[in-house]
Amino acid sequence: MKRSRLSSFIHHYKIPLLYGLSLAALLLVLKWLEVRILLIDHAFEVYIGGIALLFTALGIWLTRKLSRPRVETVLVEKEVYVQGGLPFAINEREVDQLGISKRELEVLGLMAEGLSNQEIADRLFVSLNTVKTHSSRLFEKMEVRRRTQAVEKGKRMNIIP
Amino acid sequence: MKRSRLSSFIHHYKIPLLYGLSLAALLLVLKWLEVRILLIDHAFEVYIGGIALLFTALGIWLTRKLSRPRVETVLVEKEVYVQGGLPFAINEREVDQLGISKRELEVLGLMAEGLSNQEIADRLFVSLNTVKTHSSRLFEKMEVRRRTQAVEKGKRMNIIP
DNA sequence: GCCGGCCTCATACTTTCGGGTGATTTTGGC
DNA sequence: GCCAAAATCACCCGAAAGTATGAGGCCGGC
Repeated sequence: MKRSRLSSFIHHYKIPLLYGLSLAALLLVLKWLEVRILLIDHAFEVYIGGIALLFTALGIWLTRKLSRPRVETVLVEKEVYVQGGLPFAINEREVDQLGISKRELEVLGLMAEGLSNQEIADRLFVSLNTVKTHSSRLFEKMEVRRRTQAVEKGKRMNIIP
Repeated sequence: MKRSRLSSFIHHYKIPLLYGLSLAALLLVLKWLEVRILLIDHAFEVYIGGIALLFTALGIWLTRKLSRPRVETVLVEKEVYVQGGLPFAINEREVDQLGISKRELEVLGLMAEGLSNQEIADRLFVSLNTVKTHSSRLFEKMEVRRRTQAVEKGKRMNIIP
């Protein structure tokens, strides 16, 4: 029981533990080396350089070890052939799953045509600020940071032609 | 002449150079601190610890900056409605009728993926200014004034997927 | 060799975007 | 009628995009 708790503890915290142990070990080695470092006084910089390299390596190793691989979802497009050019049906499910409003969708559509915010504002008879607000919310909901990304994503999700 | 060679050199080796400079700077600081370290004798371990942390951080930073993120690919099937099944062939006629160069086309492609100029620069290993120049020329040749328009027009002309 | 096109980069400047905050008005449903 | 969501607008600020101009390096054709 205790063993399993312990091992589980070790398993969960092995990286920090390892790191701590490395530090401790290093300090021991330091203590031992202290004498000859003081003797060979000039070797100090080299020694520090060593430490630096060592820990840079450790940092690199840690990062590679810890960073979880980014999960990338690849859409395998299973093609469904259509005869008549079905005029494009928006994927309504996606739209209201993301909570995208009618106006926002409209703005996205005009964005996809390459219009600037000002032009969109003129087209919709609203102010530039309004368009900005809509696009901001849109980006937030679509989890993108630029209009180009929004357009790209929108097309892939079939919410714009 | 000399300037540009030098700056290109710097640009290509900026990471190693930065690293080297950091090391050099650190050593200077060390030299300066040496006295008080010897005085406050016991602070030595703390000091080493600091170095260790510093360079661990540096290692982490380096890794994140340099290493391509590992990706774990998840395949998701998705139905896509298509009319013709041809896999896309770029319309070369249009491209060189407009006088669009290889590099410019490359930039356009990355734009279409929603990348920012900076991201494109990183991807192509060139400077931000270069990407701006390319995109400017591209817009001129395509007779558009914004990247969104370029992408839209590019897709309609079949010069990008 | 030299010219032109392409690629590269820089500097300086203007415009457009996008984030954040706050506020008022419409509107649709209960 | 009331409430919540949507739509409208404003202001500020920083970041990104785009314009203009100049310049050096590289390569292929003449």
